[in-house]
Amino acid sequence: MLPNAPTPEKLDPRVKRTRSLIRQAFSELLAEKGFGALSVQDIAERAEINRATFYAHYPDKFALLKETLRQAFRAELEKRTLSACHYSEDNLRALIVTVCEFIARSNEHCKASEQQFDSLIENQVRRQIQELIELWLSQRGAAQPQTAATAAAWAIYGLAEGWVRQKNRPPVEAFAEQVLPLVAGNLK
Amino acid sequence: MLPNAPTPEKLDPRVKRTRSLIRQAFSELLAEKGFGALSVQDIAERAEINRATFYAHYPDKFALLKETLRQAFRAELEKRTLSACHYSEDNLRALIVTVCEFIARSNEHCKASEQQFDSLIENQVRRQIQELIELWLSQRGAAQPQTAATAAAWAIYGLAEGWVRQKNRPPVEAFAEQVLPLVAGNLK
DNA sequence: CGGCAATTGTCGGATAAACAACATAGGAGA
DNA sequence: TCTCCTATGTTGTTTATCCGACAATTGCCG
Repeated sequence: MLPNAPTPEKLDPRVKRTRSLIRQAFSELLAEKGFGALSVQDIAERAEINRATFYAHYPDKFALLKETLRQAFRAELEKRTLSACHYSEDNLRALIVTVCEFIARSNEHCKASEQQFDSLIENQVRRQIQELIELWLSQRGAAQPQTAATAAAWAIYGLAEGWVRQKNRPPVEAFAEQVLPLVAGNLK
Repeated sequence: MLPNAPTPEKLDPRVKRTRSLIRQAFSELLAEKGFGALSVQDIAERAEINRATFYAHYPDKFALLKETLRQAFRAELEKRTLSACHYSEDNLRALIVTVCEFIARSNEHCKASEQQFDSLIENQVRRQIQELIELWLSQRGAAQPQTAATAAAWAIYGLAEGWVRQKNRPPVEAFAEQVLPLVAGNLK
């Protein structure tokens, strides 16, 4: 498992409700207007909560986007059981595929590509790739897991973004297979 | 319009949420277990609210059922724009049809026919029929609207229930047409 | 019959959410 | 430029909900 915030299973039902309403409203508005055009007011109105309540849970809309992205990406990883695994070439290949599809889907899902949005998703996703690879490496007792993980994470994200930008993309699996050695070499 | 509780349009969003959750949980449980087998505990758990909160809104599950039935029947009336109309034979016929279908649908919708449930639905529905007919009669300036309305309401409900009990029911419209004179005679 | 488990209403105290108000900042248009 | 309008964070107060507990009731099983 990824290092998890020790979520207390028994949470006040009021905060569960509020968070759920906020997330729901946020994802709706994200699809409708895009991230830049959407205000905290909008979220509060749509979720039918008080605006002050929003600030009791998130410092601003950027923090909400961060959390949303983290959770979505983590869910994607866990769906493919990547977070519990040790390092292997197969897992690395699967990770690359996951990142490619996640970025592609985020770009469809959100309205238009926006500066704020793009840099934020980059940071969050790259950070998580790095955490995962660090975990893999430290499980093997590798020396200097941080530097190797940093390089690999940046490389993977950059490659994935490049793939997404292409006009006529090759199939994800083929692309992943192609770039695999570029990343795997430094992790051996 | 029927005499309406002057619902303040701006209601605390918390109570809107809570009531909505309670109603939702209640109707689910009603369909699953029936009214008799369902406890306040069940409702609170399903709705994910505290049991004490339920009692802040309803004295017991019977009150909740009453409100639910009133609202459902009123909605049915308003859908057919019966509540805003004056008296006429057409409206009376439509009222009879409405009652028949409402009782029939309630019996399907709820699990098994139960004593508590049946007497409660009878009371609530009959009371509303009576209110509506009283309104019709008083709008025409009729003398003694209460006694005539009482008789008509009981008659309509009894006839409708009889129709529902039949093994091979005739079409509702035919039945309504048939019994119409039994009721209309006293309202002229 | 007697316990035993579950449900019921109700209470007091703790806490999240609502609400109204405020100062601030930024954008649109005269 | 100035004005108007809207969004932003933040605060203090009030209110609805949560939570744990309690005695009383009910129904069921041995």
